[in-house]
Amino acid sequence: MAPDQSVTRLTPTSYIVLGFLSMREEATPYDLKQLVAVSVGNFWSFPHSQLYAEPERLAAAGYVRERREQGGRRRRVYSITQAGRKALETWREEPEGGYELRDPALLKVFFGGDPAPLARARLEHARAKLEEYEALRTGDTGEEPRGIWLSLEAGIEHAKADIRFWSKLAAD
Amino acid sequence: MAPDQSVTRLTPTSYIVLGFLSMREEATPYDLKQLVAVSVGNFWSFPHSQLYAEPERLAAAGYVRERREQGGRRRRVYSITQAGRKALETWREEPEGGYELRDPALLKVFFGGDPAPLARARLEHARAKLEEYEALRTGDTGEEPRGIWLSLEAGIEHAKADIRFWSKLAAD
DNA sequence: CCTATCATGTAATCCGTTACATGATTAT
DNA sequence: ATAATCATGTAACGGATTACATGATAGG
Repeated sequence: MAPDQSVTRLTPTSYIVLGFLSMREEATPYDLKQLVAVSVGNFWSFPHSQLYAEPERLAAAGYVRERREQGGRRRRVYSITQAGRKALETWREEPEGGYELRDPALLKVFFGGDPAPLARARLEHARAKLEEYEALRTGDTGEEPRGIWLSLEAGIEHAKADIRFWSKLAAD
Repeated sequence: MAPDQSVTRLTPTSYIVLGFLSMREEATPYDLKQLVAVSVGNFWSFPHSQLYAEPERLAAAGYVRERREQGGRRRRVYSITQAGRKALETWREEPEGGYELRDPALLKVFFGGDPAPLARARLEHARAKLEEYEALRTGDTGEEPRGIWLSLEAGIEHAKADIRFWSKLAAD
């Protein structure tokens, strides 16, 4: 029987799962968690429980295939289907407008929070992130897909913007 | 009877409502919608229906007070309570770590989307936003609260970073 | 051998999104 | 008058978050 693709709207989370599955043969939810943590998780995060629920929904809709490990923990292992690849490609080429900067500290400043202390906490994070990103960048051997490194560049640009902004506020 | 503050965890949306209510005597959900649209909505958005549901929950928890307009449409009108102000202040002074950059176009690039066309669509938006922000900035007479203008500066810095990044990709 | 941390997963709750609906006002 | 847009709101559903739980592994 044909899988029911009408039940499930695809969300960004869906495409993150499909995206990673398109890059490898198979993956368990835990594998996905690891992948997300060191990559897109840096600018688009969600709890790991989603990585158990989401592939299940995608499987119900026919975008991924599920199998069980034999023996041991019998973990669920997912792989992308042809329909999944198709959905991913369609989404990928569709242009997008805006973006959002979800920064709780900025919200606090907006509503009257004292800038200097907020800025100091914020800067610490931002500087650490920037260092982390620049360390990652040195690992670019040109082997991995281009998009991964491009988005790293975006992260670096924004981290710098962030540091510029919060530095001004930290100065009192 | 004492309001039940245990039922309701406060989310960023809650604080946005509390924040605006703290700046004026009263507001209807529609007023809030207008306020959000021209300010925080630029970096932290959500559908207007939340601005009907959220004050209700806050009222149940005692953070805001609800009254009904007499005559006409009998709209709901909200105002912040002392407990609400307290909650807002506590939140405001608590430092925050990171932030998120929720950019669907960047996700697409990460997962192999063709950069150039995505960049072109994206740049259009980013440039328009930057202009809008800079126009807004000229309206700073020093009357409104400081935080509003500070966060506008943040928006400008990030918009510029964004333009730098996507310009590189648009160049092919 | 004990304890801490990693690995792996499930369940319940609820916020946020989507969709719908209707009155008022303005433009043509 | 009619269409279009703004103003104002409600209902349902589902994805996301929170919380909990247990088995493996490594360090001391």
